[in-house]
Amino acid sequence: MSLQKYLSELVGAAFASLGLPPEFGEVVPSQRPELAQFQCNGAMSAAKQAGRPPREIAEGVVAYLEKEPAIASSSVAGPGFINITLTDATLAGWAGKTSQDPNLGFEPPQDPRTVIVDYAGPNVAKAMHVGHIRATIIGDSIARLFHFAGEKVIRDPHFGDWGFQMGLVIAAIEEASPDLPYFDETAVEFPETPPVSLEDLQRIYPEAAARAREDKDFQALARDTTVALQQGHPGYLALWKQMKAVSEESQRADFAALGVKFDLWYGESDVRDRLSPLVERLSATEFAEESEGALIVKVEEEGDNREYPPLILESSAGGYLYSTFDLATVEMRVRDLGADLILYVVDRRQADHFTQVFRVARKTGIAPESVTIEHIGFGTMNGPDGKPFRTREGGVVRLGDLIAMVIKAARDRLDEAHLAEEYPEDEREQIATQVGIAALKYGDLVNNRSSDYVFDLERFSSFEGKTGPYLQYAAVRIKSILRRAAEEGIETGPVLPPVVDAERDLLLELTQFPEVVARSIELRAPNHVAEYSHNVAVRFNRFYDVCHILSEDDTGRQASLLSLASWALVTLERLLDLLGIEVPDRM
RNA sequence: GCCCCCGUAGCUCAGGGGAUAGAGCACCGGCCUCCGGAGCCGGGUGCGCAGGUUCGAAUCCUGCCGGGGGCACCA
Repeated sequence: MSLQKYLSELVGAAFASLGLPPEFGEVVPSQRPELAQFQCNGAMSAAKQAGRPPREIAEGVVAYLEKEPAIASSSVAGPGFINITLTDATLAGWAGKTSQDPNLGFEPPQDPRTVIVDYAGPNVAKAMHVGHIRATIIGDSIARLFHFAGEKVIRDPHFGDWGFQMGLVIAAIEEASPDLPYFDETAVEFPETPPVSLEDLQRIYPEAAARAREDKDFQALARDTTVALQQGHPGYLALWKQMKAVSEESQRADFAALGVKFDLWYGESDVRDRLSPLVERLSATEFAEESEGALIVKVEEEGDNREYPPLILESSAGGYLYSTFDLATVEMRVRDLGADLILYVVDRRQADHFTQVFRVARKTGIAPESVTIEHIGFGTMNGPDGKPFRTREGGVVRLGDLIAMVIKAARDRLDEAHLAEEYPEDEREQIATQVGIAALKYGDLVNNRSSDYVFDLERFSSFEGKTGPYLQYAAVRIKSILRRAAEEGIETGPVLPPVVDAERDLLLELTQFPEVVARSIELRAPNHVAEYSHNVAVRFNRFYDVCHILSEDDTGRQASLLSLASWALVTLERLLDLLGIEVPDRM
């Protein structure tokens, strides 16, 4: 149990003693730390229902709380705020208990769900670029949060590998090099090495996409090529596999650099065998109809205040588009994976698409009512001008290049500041990598995910202030103390009642862990964990400044301070882990 | 045109009904007899505008202004 929950139950009992619902007893950390440690605002909410003045109710609650030995003082302030301060002995007791709990006070759910987190969404034929940072980092953090919370998490990158973009690229290659065996209808064997490199694909894809917008004939050709691929054209399929392998190689490298792992390695193409049966099944229902040569499902519902375009099951060319892939994927996740909750961590601009898919999945029974499906949208990444980010040359920054840049910046920082000079070279590289990645991830996760976002390389490679490296540094200092304490034979011991403010403040901060994690999960918002981890680090750094552990004469107090530091480290490392950030042993 | 999101300090951003709205950057000043200075301490006339709901609104509702985005065969 968390301290806040314990207190809420206590104050809830006080409300109950006045004949009021205990829910009014909810306790939160005080907004006025100079007045109290905790506060309860329930008396004001209860006043109307009880038909009594809020202060009178609050007085009654306080009178009850006065008898509680855990509470040092409670009082009524303003219109009816109940301010509560605990005894130092109570705080010490909670510190001892919570610091030993592997979940740090967080209570896992009784019935774990199967949660699919669909994130990153790399496309075949394109290397990942800055636009994929958010999808990858936020999705990874959300997956970590649910995993920590005790849910069964399945992470799936959901490659974009079976749609029109494949037909575009294949058609462009066929036009440029029609003599390649892939395009020979009679060929049965194909080269083992791909005819194009990733760089070629990077060039071909945008060119072909731009051309298809202008050139209707080429567009039609690309559509027919897509259909042929989807229907199993052997040459196209062979070429497709090779292109997929080429781009996955760079995507694997990017994911590895970011420390992001997946449980599945699926894409749209992994549900290709389900597409025809699914469309066939749906076309026999009342939901599907033909419109402008395509097979569609209307998605409008009563109460809509706007029009929605229909979901296209099958294009007029006879091919499948991403809505159909997504429907088939929902079906696969529900039937084969037993999903209870599916989270799509995808750019907010695709909100309408997910509304379409979710509505159709619901009404056709693909997603039964017992399954929750949510689009976790995030804001668009813009350049400093407020427009979608581009390099000076007008291109996009590749994710791999950005990662290299932040690691280089971290390395430069080490060199310039003459830090870690005595460490072996490979460890210095390792530290630069961990610090650079931490700066990148924290710089993203600390923002509210639904806000738009200015891409600023300087922020991503900043190592001072409210940054990932600041948090790492705090953790590393604790590790250093623990290491030295161990060398000197100093051991942790029971947490004693705090003596100075810096100590008490750190302790109180650490007790907030369960509520912060719960809020982050509930809102699918890692920025709450990011904010809180900064608060913890700030509290620790103040504590560090005031409470000198290794030179403490009183051995009992020394052991207690060391326990507090150790608890702070465990908490910080857990928080950073939830953000996907590693802590070096030294830096 | 319709719909969605955003507008908070010089800048980048937190804040999902509570008291006196917070961080970081930048700027100014202080802290190395002591566990790592990527640190600590001090310095702050800001919620786009106007109404409404509420005991209480940055937060919920309405309108307006400004910015971004979406509106069937791309993902």
